[in-house]
Amino acid sequence: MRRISFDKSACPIARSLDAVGDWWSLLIVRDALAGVRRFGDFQKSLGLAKNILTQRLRRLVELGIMETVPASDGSAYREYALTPKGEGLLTVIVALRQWGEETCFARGESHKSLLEAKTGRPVARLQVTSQDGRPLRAADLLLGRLSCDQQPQGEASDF
Amino acid sequence: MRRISFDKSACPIARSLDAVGDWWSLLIVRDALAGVRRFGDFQKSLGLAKNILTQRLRRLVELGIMETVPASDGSAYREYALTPKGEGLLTVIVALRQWGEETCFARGESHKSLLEAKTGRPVARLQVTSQDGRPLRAADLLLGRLSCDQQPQGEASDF
DNA sequence: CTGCTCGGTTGCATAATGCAACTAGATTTT
DNA sequence: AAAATCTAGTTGCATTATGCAACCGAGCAG
Repeated sequence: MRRISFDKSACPIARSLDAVGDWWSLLIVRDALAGVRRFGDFQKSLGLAKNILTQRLRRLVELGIMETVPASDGSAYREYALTPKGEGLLTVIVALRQWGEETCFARGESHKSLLEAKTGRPVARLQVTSQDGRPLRAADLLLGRLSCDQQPQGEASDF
Repeated sequence: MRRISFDKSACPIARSLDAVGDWWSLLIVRDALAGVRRFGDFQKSLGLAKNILTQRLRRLVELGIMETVPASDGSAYREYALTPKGEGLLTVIVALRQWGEETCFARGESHKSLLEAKTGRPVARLQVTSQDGRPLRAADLLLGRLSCDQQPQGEASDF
């Protein structure tokens, strides 16, 4: 239980985690990216309690990550759809998936991969790079304000 | 509180979240990537209770994300360092940071950015692409097994 | 209009979290 | 070398989030 909230933290990572860093939110977003839209489908897919799902969906809507849309099959029920803000989490989801594929499966244990639908070829590995494409490691980074032409400032990286 | 664990789920995202999807683990990894190594420094930086920090560090060590190393300044204390597996989370951290920078700050509210230390230039935006570099959106993806030359199979994307 | 599904809400038990006080061993101070 | 202090925890207790099951009203299907 977090009593403290990071939504006012100066760190964008902390703010992100404050929004979607709980047990279920990112899995809901994952399902939503995969096309799930109905309350009952989220519940069946995730196996979480309905009251928790209600809370999470409400919060995701409050934060502008999802929105309720009137219908889609003509019925009077509502559906939950990702906003552009929510779709922006695709990168996070893919990063988590690639890390999980590489480190959370035993040898011989198989899993599905993300493929481009059109070609059937796997998606490229995400990588942190400089703007001209050189791969970067944590030690190559530092935090700073991008103000007009000055030296890289900022003490030891702080992310 | 999660009773159920995802560490046996078929979904790599769920497995990743099972490992580092709680409130504090990714923030610990963030600090570790930024060079924090001592128990007390994590505690001061994050402001979390010491018993929780103990649990989290122990878990990260169990999972092979961090390891305890004997010293570094010659003292008899232990330090916590990321393993290669833990360093692999850099992509996830950067993805979260970029999303947070773009969506979790009000207009006019400033924040630091990730810069390449050597040049002071900002890091490239992470993006999901095909292997030849075309940017992909969620709708362009599907899940499947990369078995010998067959059609893109797999029903509606499932991530 | 009757029954069933969908999308919740409510109440209660339980597990995770946070806080404060305490402690053993290492380090520093005197 | 003692005393004081710092480090890295541990323990107990209060609080809060979570999970479960039962319930319920609005849609919808027959």
